[in-house]
Amino acid sequence: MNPPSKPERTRLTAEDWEHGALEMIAEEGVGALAIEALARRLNVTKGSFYWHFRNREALLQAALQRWENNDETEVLAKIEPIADPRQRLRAMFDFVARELPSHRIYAALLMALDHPAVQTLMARVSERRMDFLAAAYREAGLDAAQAQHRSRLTYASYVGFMQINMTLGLPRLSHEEFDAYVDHVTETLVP
Amino acid sequence: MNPPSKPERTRLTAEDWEHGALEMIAEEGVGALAIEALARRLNVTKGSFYWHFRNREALLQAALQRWENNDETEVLAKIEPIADPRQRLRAMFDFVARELPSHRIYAALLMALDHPAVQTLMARVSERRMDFLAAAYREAGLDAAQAQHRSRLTYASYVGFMQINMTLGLPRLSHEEFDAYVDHVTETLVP
DNA sequence: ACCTGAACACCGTTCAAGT
DNA sequence: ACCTGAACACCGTTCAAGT
Repeated sequence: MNPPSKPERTRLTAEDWEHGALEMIAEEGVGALAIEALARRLNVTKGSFYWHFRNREALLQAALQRWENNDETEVLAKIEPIADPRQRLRAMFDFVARELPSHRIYAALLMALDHPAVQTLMARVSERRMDFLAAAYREAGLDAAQAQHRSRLTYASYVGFMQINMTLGLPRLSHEEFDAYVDHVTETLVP
Repeated sequence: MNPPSKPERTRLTAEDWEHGALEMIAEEGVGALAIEALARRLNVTKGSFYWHFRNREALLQAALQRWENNDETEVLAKIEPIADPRQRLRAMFDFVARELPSHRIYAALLMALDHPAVQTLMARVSERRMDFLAAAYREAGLDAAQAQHRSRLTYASYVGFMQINMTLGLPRLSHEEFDAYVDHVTETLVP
């Protein structure tokens, strides 16, 4: 939908602002999303922002909604059809290591859970991911209660690993260490 | 003569500001720590803040340092001497369920990892907790590499569980569900 | 339909002046 | 040694006026 226009065009749509917001979030986190800085980036004055959105919160929500609809469902579409839970768990962890924009946003959102709008979104995302993990564990032979617990543990270990791995100052895993760790997780968690 | 109806004393120390900061963080999160609001709470003007601290960042760091020195080491002192790793893991998870101020701060910090000062602190905290988990797993018979992986997985599941459990909109576990979950985690992770 | 530019409120920060 | 009160900068928000 991007018209082949000059980079310094000054006529924008709400979608342009949302894309810009997601870029800022991916690069510098949710806290760095500022209307004035974003307006500078888009070569307009901050006043024009308010023709498109009621306020900063509305932009954040619209941007997060766009991310959930596009990137997030795209990721799920890739992982969900994997029938074997061992392969599925590995696919989830593998995604963490990749530097795709979608994961940078996911990581940024995990670090900004003190924003109510982020919490609401992440509640949906977490529930969805745990649900299909639980389904996989049932296919793999666990009963309903065990599958529920195991999916919670799996998703928690996934979220927690991202937190640990993305915390500055903590040594990041090498490629070999990461593979060995994922092997260990798979052997420990997958029946 | 003393004016009798003045509500609180108006002579403060740096420590008073740090305690007030930790209260605000526990109640409303790191993002809600504002000098003006805190000054109102302490019945002084915001100008006086700058006699005690260079800026907001310095207050945040001093408050976090105080938390690490007091509450955090206190928690560790309770958990660290538990020899049996099964009991130790359970103790860690049990702490999550309690509503002590220290845990509210720990949870608030987990939700504000986009602040560099918080990241630096949490890197230390994570490393310390993983180190003594790894020691416990070695005592329990795992080799060094396995103990390292297992401690990472254990701490990740602990951090991730807090995240999931504290996300608004997600159904919180009942007391029975929590116990059953901790049983499941213990059986799955502890050799 | 979208943008500018001036205005205002809020909060972090500075500083001279108070006790 | 600690605080006040006025000032300024920055950013979110509003709005009348521009194209």
